[in-house]
Amino acid sequence: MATNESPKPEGRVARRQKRNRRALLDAGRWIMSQKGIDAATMLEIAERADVGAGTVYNYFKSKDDLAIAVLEELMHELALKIEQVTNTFDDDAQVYAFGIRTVIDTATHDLRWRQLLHRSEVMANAMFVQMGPFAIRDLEKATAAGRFMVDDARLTWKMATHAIVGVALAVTVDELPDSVINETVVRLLCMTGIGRGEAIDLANRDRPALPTD
Amino acid sequence: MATNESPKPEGRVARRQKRNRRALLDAGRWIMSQKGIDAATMLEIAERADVGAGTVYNYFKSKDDLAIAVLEELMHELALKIEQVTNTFDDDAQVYAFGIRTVIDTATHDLRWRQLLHRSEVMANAMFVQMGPFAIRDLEKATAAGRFMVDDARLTWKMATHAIVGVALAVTVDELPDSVINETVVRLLCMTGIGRGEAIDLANRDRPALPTD
DNA sequence: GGCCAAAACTGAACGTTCGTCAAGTTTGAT
DNA sequence: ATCAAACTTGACGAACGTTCAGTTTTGGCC
Repeated sequence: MATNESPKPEGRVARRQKRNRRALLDAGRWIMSQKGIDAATMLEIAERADVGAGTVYNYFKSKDDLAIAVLEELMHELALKIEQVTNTFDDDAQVYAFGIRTVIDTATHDLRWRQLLHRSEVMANAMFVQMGPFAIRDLEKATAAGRFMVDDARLTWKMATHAIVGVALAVTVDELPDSVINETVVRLLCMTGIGRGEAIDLANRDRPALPTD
Repeated sequence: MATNESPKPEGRVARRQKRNRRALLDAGRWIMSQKGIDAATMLEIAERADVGAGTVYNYFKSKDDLAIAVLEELMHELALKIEQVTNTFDDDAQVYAFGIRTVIDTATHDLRWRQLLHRSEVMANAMFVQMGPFAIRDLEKATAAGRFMVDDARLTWKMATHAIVGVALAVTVDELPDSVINETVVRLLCMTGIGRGEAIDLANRDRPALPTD
């Protein structure tokens, strides 16, 4: 009685590949969060994932490629969590405000993010790509609703991601105090063409908590 | 008739050191501009500066230290050129606008800058440090004059530097079209709390040319 | 001018790391 | 049971940043 449950029960190879890829991403995230992207070595990551050194390159073209995948996954997870909270908001401007606030908070306070900020352009790009679909949609909706005045949402989001990473990095190395975070949110909101008064108001609204891990 | 012109005529060592440092900075700038900071090798730079490989480390602690020095010098030069033009302006807001416009233009159009953008955080930091004294002064003066509404000029400038580098990088890799530059200036001006209308007006004023090299 | 200690320079060598590859193993269809 | 294709492995090559023991240069002092 040959297999019949599902059309193609997915071979052992596919399962092992999934395991390996997962293990590599987890190992990469762990070690890169621990010592930074540059200081993490491929051998170390391979060992933690319990695969041979060469195997990594079956799954990722290069070390940078792995780093990008790790960061994009991190961003994607946070994006989903944010989406889960904000999809009940009725003010689109507030959705955007909550999003950027949460990202900055996470980047500065979550220990697992700190080391990753030192490769700013990779970090910002992962943020741009993974959160972009949400952020750009919010910027456009809020503009359509007359709350924001954004001509090019992609550009505005590009600028925001780099600014966020820059500030987060400065805060984690104690170049700027924690207290700048609120003002950062205000400034990013100002960037949307909303007035400063509105921006301050928006930045100071009560915020629901994120779902925990 | 011993030397008497100046108190200490400055020995040969000091002169050679100046030459070497200069040669290293020039070589570093040339090669890093050509192939990017990461792809430039210390040996290559040492050879172009006509010193032994080990000598570089008498002048710079590490490759990164050299890269930082190169970028900071580049920024400093541009800052002086900008200052030279804007010190005749009477609207402080316009001084700031001219400054950021010029930096973005240079970063995107000057071939010698393009490769350097890929180390965003180093670039942004050099910009922050070297142009900060001018930019922060302008932000504060314009705020005092009632043109801008900036609470923390250091923070605003920090955000601006990272945003500028991010956009410039995106433009050089053709992720964004050249045409976003004007809108970038507008958005950075919006960030100062000035209204969107004012920002657009400010961004579109006629600009004098920079002094050429 | 000759001498010498200190400072600077040199380039070969070191240690580390990324990425490759030939050889070995696993898989699943026949 | 057989076998080709696909995957894994870990030793290895190449490249690079940095170090250091040996050499040269410098400038104050007899």
